[in-house]
Amino acid sequence: MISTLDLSATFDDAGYRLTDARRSIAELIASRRGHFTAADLVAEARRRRLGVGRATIFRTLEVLTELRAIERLDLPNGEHAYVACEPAHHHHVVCSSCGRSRDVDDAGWRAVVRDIEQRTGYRIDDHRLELFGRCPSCQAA
Amino acid sequence: MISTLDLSATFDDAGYRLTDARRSIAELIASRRGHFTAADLVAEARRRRLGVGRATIFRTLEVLTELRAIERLDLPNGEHAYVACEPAHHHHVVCSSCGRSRDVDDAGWRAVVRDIEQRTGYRIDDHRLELFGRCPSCQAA
DNA sequence: GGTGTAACTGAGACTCAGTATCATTCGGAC
DNA sequence: GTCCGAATGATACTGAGTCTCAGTTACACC
Repeated sequence: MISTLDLSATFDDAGYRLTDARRSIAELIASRRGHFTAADLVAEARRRRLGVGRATIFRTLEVLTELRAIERLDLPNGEHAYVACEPAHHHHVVCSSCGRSRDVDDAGWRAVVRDIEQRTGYRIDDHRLELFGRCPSCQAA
Repeated sequence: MISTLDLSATFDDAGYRLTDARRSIAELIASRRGHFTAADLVAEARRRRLGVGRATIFRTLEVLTELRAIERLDLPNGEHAYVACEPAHHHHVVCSSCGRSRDVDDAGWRAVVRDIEQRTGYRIDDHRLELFGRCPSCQAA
């Protein structure tokens, strides 16, 4: 679980200013389990009367994505969502009923990419991989 | 390469009406190599003065996606694009410089999914996998 | 070859995510 | 404290995609 402090430190470490708005947004993100959309944060910020503007939320999500403190997902319905995560390269399994997500490293997966490169002759330099399913506790319920 | 006739037949086979608008759109799609966006088709339809409305293009893309005659991609820049393809389950390698794409079957990949299921306990029932790179001819150029 | 009807259509209004602009504020180096 | 560029909120804008609705048309049935 990523904390408000981790996220705040992310700004500082990267030479970005640590502002009230950014602290508030870090807190909103840290208090989420599972993925969230920009619209979620906007609504939540308004509900809590944090006085953080819509544009600022978009800008901050952009910065955090760039710093790899969060990652952007494309949900099957076409919506864009974000998840807080560790900066190493990995993928996410997202629970389609509770929205919680888990990181998965890319062991095994790299071999598949190499195989595809060999079979197609393409040089693959980027990919998007997202997995959707039901987490253990939702299966039990 | 998918033909106008194949696409038109897709409507017929599925019990959808074969209209002028749909034939025109099928032709636009068949004449594309590589991926295309809804906006591309709208612009092309207008250029060729086909008299096909914007809403109809969106609706038709939706129907074709549902019938699996085309597939929707999320490009790395967040744009939505489509590629014509065979209806079997598979994935795409998209060339980031010319846009052309190739189908890749999911051999090898299924094993990785099973492995992830075992390690995480999630039951995976959907995924999104897109590969981006450079095709052999763009590498040569 | 009619005809009836539900599927389909284009036009245009609408929604909503995301971006751009700009005057104002503020963090933090000095 | 002072200063300055980075960051901010408000607001206007853009552009993808959806909705509505009156008019049109494919096609099953005669």
